[in-house]
Amino acid sequence: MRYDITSPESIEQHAKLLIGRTLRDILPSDYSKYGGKGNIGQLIEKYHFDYEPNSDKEPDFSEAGVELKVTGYKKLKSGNNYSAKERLSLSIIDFMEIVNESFETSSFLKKNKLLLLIFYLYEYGNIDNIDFSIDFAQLFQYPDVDYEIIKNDWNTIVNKIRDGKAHELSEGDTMYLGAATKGSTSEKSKRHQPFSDIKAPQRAFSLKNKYMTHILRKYILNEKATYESIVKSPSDLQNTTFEQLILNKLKPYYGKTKLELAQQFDLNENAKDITSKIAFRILGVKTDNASEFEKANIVVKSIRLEQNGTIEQHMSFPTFKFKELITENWNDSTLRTTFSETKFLFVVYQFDEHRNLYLKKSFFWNMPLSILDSEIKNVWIKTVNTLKTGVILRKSGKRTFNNLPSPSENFYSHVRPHATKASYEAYCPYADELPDGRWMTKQCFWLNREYILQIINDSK
DNA sequence: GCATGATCATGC
DNA sequence: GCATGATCATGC
Repeated sequence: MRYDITSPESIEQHAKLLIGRTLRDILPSDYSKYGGKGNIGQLIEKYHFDYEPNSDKEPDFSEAGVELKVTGYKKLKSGNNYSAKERLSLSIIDFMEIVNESFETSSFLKKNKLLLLIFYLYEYGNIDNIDFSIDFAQLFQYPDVDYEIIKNDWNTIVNKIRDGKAHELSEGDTMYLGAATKGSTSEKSKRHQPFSDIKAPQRAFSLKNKYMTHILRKYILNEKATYESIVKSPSDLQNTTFEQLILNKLKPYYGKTKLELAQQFDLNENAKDITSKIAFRILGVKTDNASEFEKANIVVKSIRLEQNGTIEQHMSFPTFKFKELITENWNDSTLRTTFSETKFLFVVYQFDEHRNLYLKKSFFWNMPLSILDSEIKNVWIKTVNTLKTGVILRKSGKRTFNNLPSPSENFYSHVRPHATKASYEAYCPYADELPDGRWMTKQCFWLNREYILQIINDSK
């Protein structure tokens, strides 16, 4: 052996010999029998470490307790920033066994406690994955506050399985450690779970995409943190979860008006994102987002209730490009990814009799997969089909009506214009080109106010 | 009066 | 200059 299999540092040093090379450089000419997606790690184990790949419950380098992970990062289209290419898949969740485990002695922790991360630069286009440049190799252990959050995540996932809800697991349930679908989602590859007769899709623990981007930027590229952290010490999470900690910090401010809160935190009441600014100041963070929210893909959304308890406005999401939307598949569509991987912190304000907005309540929410993969999917499919067959535009006075899914035909979601100005002019920045060459005001998916209201009323 | 198309205004 | 959270207002 050219390295000491009992020493993490020696294994790391040996991995660093890969930096600046490609996989092709180290492969013999008959490598092709190992070709295919996801096998870069196995190839590195076999040809660089002279180690026969295994799928044990033990870490890859069991004597050193090191799990080898090879993963991609990519350059973002805008600017000089890099992000993780995808989530990092760790071990498969054994629904039947895991309900008897506890985190500290879990098979997950045993295998994935100490990671050796090897990053290659993913490039778009028709490039063979053995030709990507291997740029970094580094040992990684979860920092102490992150460890507490990952422990919480593990417990959230396992408790859901204990409740007989393995089939309802969603990445949006947790912060850094997710239960990602793994392999085919077809009916026949579904698995049994211990406390329900419903079969559930196979899932694997994974470090979520945003958390991997954080690891890349902070520990690999050594970039300075953009946002302050809410949790300063792991002991803050000793007897509570992150979510509970956040809600407990917000609670004392319920009943205060937006104006009072803006003044208390010395903020301009008319600032565009005043409600989210107020929330972060309450949480003790002076930046416009919190490190934990960025890492966990938690988004603050404010809702205003009228005095009578109704909501006047629907909730908007980013605009989509017509010609891009029709090329997507539902399962990896932008819309599905948004709702399956984002957790929302809803901050609810309500008007009182003097038309003052006061803070009423706050809670975390992520969309249940059962709704995402039925109702929201239907709206998405109808949108795609309407775009493909040709949107029907009907001009009436100053307005142009269309036949995309409207709020009245689905309880949960609809499609509506969202731009600075309405425009049906070619190349106008407020318009987007339809598949048939016409142009139409930019549109986005909205969540219906009635659904939002139901979520609020169902929340604790 | 409501449904849904249109627009405002801040901030990057 | 545009995206986006917030809000307005026309047409049925």
